[in-house]
Amino acid sequence: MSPVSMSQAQKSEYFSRVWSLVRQVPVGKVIAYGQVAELVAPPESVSSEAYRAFGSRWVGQAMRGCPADVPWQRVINAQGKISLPGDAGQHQRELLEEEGVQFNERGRIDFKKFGWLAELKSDADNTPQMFLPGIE
DNA sequence: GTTGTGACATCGC
DNA sequence: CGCGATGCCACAA
Repeated sequence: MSPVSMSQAQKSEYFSRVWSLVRQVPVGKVIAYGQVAELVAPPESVSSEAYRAFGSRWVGQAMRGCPADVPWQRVINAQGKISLPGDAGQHQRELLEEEGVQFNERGRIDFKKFGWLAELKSDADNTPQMFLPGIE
């Protein structure tokens, strides 16, 4: 019963969930903003339609203010490309290449080889238990 | 309080 | 494959 701005706390929790999920992306693997948005549970105040339309952008906003221990570089867009423009994008590509991620000649990353979800999907025997939204 | 923009995704051309 | 419009949320100026 605290009718004060609880949505603020919900947003904070949402950001924490995004960061927790991104932290679990292994080295050499990448994930798309939309995939992150689909895996983490949206705030209750937000309808699923609204989240479907803008969830990926909120993930980007969470990345903009993420802590230093979050591997923000492993989050890319659905096209397999770097969304961060300019110098920062160059830096992101360098970091990913250092982790073993290979880029296409068009500057794209193959999700079938470096996509984290594709890895889990391909390895069904591993019983992927960590991609549930119930992360605390 | 209004306006503009966004570390996105999808569809149409 | 590239470019533009749409979605109709959250945040900053």
